[in-house]
Amino acid sequence: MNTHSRPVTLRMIADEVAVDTSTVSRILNSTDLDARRWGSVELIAKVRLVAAARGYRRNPQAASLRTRRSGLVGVLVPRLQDPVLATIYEGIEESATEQGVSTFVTNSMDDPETQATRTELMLARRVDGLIFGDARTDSPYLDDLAARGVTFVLVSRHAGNHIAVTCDDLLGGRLVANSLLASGRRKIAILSGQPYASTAQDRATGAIEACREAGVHIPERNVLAGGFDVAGGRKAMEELLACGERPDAIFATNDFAAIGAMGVLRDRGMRVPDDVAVVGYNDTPIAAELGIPLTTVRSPMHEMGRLGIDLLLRMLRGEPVESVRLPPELIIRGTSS
Amino acid sequence: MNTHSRPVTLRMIADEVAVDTSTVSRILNSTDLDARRWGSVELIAKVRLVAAARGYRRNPQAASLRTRRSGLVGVLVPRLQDPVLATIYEGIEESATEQGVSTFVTNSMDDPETQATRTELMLARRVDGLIFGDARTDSPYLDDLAARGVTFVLVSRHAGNHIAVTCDDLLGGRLVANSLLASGRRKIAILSGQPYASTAQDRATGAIEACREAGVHIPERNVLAGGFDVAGGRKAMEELLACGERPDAIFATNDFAAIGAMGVLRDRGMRVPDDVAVVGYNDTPIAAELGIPLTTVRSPMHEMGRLGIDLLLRMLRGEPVESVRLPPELIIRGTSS
DNA sequence: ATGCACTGCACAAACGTTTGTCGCAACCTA
DNA sequence: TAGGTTGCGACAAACGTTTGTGCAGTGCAT
Repeated sequence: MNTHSRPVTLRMIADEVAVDTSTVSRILNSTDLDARRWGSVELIAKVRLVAAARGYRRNPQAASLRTRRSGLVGVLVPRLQDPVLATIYEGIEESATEQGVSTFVTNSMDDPETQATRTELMLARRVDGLIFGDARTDSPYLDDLAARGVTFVLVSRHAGNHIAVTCDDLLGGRLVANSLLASGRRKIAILSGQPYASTAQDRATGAIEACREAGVHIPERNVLAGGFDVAGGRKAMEELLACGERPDAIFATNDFAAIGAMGVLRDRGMRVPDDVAVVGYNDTPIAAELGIPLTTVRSPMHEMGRLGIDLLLRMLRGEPVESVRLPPELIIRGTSS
Repeated sequence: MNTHSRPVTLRMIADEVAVDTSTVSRILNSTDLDARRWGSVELIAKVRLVAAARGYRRNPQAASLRTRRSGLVGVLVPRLQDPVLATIYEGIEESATEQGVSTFVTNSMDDPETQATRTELMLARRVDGLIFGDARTDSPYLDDLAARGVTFVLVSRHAGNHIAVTCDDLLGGRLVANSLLASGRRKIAILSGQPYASTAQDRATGAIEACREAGVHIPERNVLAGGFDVAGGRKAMEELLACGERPDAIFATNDFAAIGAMGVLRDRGMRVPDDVAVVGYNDTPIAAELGIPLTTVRSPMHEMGRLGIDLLLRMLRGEPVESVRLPPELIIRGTSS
């Protein structure tokens, strides 16, 4: 009950049981059965008892100094404020704590320089490995990192042939296009997000391919780059309309971009879905609750996070791993009926 | 360029400069001027040079083993998926990295038991202090923690008289109520969120007080508890309508609850804002982009995060600190015109 | 000439773990 | 009975820092 008593150490409990700290360490670090190699049954019981009674918690920094493993992993995301990445991170953090490792997360703002400095900061913290949710297809940074022997996995986006956990965005795009085509839409425009993000590009590419296979051509000028947020969708949509285009369907590769686009459509008096259908991506919780519920593609964000950290930990254990691609699911709602 | 060379240590650079590690440590840990106490000008320059050339990064776990300070702070939030908390955390993390400390964040799901176990996990990681974004007014847990000598600050919500950084939610509630009253609304209902969250309660209380001062009574049955998300707002709204109430204004103490409520209103054919005005809270980025732009109260989330960690670090340095209450700002938009 | 304060560094002891190695019984096998 | 194995545990050396103390040499005043 002492307000500022120093933490209990191995030494204290070793003294109390009258054995060496090494013995206590071994006993506390192995399972009941395995511990029999290191002490008699009574000793094991007594050590465990005293440790629990004194409230022993091993000092992680002392341990990692010795073991050269920190039990820490760094996570980089473009922006945690983005609910998509926040959800992925929740999955990462959840599985990480279950497995006894801790995670640092930080924003890179999708800026290559920030990404590099933040990564170095993580490495300076002696993380065992990294998870990138902000991989760029246009940067060799990850290749350099791999060459340096740093262990990492990618989530959400893929790049190069680094280990990655992604949603099958190519398929997601195809699902959207096929659905729009089936409902008679022909003049499809795509708000495709950042050009360096594989998510955006794959979704757009999938849609374009599906259209082409159905004999529908999507002209270049109808594929707009923009951000993955409301403002980005708004901007891209304005740009599109400014060119004089009058599409009958909008595929935004992100729910928030879709919301931004719908804001512009409302301002211009264009009705959804009568004049123009709108489809998003990710099935964010609000998608279903909008004035007109949003048609979207559900991607397994939470699971991607869990799988990401699981893969990383397996790599750190030296096990062989392979990239994972999870299936998307089209959810048809009011904006494309 | 060695793929797996071991990190550079003090020892290595000490050997190269032919001085003791202690000297190197002192030089590297002080500013140029201050370092003069520990070595000649030439030595300081040489040490700095070699350290930079070899890419020396101090080992944080070795340092904290010695100093008994980890440079780590733990952050607990109800749910990171909630953009409000995500934004607050961004503020925390931003200022923390600027000041050279690292943060762990984890979800408590607003569950007292999870909150306690996660806190213990953080303490086992030897964090120097904690930030709680999930304080409950109905739990003595934080008092116990304070009694144990743990350093922490609260953000977003306050509880007891622990140091906290909050928005003036009482005032925020009053602003909303006065605005609704000014536009002629009289039958005001409040979706007040979790009863144990000071944010929800203060916002509701502020509104109720302002109404009473204006001679308008809000009956108990028009104040509904619910979650801070879309589903919670939807549920509370359905509950309200099920009681036969027909309010002409809804004050949801959270933007997402407001969106959920508007979903229900739409289903019932009630028009916003003609039949019923809707006001949210927090001014989330989507608020401005909804089918009908949402009237809301802007709360300084990012700044609350920054101030929270700043206060904590000051406390850890032994400086005296006081709670901070930041002003809200009413943003009137389409849902209450 | 003696004392004293600086300057500029070295020495060494921690901090709390983990882990390779060794010792010493008792027990089995031949 | 000799030699080998097994069970139970101690010893000690790290891991990379930080920090209290010591100690020469120099300059200055006494």
